[in-house]
Amino acid sequence: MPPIKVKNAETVLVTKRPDKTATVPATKVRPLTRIQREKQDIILEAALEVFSLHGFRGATIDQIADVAGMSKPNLLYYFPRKEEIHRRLISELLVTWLEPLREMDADGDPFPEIRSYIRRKLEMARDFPRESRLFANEMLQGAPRISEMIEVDLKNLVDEKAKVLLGWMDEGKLARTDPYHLIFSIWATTQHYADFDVQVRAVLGPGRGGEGRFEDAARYLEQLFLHGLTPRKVAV
Amino acid sequence: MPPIKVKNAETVLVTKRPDKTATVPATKVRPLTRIQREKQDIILEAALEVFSLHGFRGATIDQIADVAGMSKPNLLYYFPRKEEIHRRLISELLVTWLEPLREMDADGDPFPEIRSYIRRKLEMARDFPRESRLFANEMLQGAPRISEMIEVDLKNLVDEKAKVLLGWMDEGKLARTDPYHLIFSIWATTQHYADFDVQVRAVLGPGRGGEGRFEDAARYLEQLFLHGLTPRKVAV
DNA sequence: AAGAATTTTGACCAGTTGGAAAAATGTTAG
DNA sequence: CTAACATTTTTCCAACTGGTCAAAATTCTT
Repeated sequence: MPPIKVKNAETVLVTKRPDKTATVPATKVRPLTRIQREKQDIILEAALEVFSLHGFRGATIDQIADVAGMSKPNLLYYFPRKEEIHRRLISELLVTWLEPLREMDADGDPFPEIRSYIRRKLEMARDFPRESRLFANEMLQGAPRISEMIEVDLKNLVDEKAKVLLGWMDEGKLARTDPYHLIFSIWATTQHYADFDVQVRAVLGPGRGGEGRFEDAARYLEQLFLHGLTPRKVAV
Repeated sequence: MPPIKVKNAETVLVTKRPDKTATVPATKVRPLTRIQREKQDIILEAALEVFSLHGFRGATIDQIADVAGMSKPNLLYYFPRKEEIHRRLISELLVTWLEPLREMDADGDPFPEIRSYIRRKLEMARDFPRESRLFANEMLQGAPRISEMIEVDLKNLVDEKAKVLLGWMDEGKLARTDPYHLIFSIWATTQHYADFDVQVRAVLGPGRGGEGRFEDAARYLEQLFLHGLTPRKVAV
């Protein structure tokens, strides 16, 4: 048997060798070097920028390499396939993305909980719009690369939180309504400010389209989810 | 002066000659032939399918031609550039897309009007999901090809309808709140069912993810926009 | 300081992409 | 029926795409 040729690039990528049988024993996985950690971060950051703007198919490795400030082959040394970068990005994203929902506490009271959930989602739309768009892009395309994640992890989490909401409804602390669509409406209204940012800015115009729009949105959404649009005090 | 060579392909496309000065006098625009009308429709339908799934950059002329059941050069005979197809699609879309908002009547009462606006938007999400996704794709990418449309046509319409909402608020018929964000929230919640369809289905699961989801959504949204989530009757 | 390992580069490749040109085929008004 | 026009097919191309590979340059370890 010839000596096994081990190029480091192959040990770096834990997820390498998509179909061929692994020639490198699993134990051989070296810890990442400093440069590897740094460069991977730079690449992921650049990829986020490009993928979130053009979607998977529309993004090119050249563009990503360009934004990352390195040559294409150099980039491919760290992530041997385009899909690898995307996969990493999405799976890291999904964890942090669902964090706010995870924090919704069954032992708390519904309105503080829901209110702070909305706030946090809105903050994420403001601070991480590219992540939101990356996710939206994937959804628009039918989530071909993450169907399993949403069918299992996401579904389980939502099922769990729907039960929490139902519990509150049973206690009479929350209007009886569909908990799933309730969650959808929070997602939709908050992520809208990241995904449709251009539209929001354009419609609000230069005057009201500044950073204040997130505060306005927070105030409005609080009112909507708490009381709806029925007038409470009658005008004098 | 040599005789002006007029290939029909050039008269068909009214929007041809992007930069060069027009060599064909405007009067020379022939009416479309039967075949031209038919084939253009087929192409636009196919393009909608492909663009809405992959975005502008991710879609290829080959794919569109394939779905349309014709060869690429044949397709290019009708729309000499990829962008041309996209432009047509988007501008036709925007008109019908905003129709429901246009119908919101200042002389009506707010709740029937808003209620039926939500219903109509939800029906569009159900019946024309590809159109919704095409639009969403364009927004995600920063609306590079339609910035003018949203900054002028869309903005004007929303400004007008925001005034209508403000009028209702002044009359005490509607809770005083931000009319722009109110409109955004209707867009977001309804279009969500088209744009994030995969997610919605996955989360609802096979049982509740069927066509009934739109009725459930309508009921939920009605409740949300009318009364919010505050419980009205206290549980016995 | 030297040898080993890692990182970067440049040249290259096969497949795809948007599109052009011209020849071949269809359609239709007179 | 036929000339003029409309449509379709065939062939082709240059630029771009994801990705490979060996060699050169750099960094790390001792």
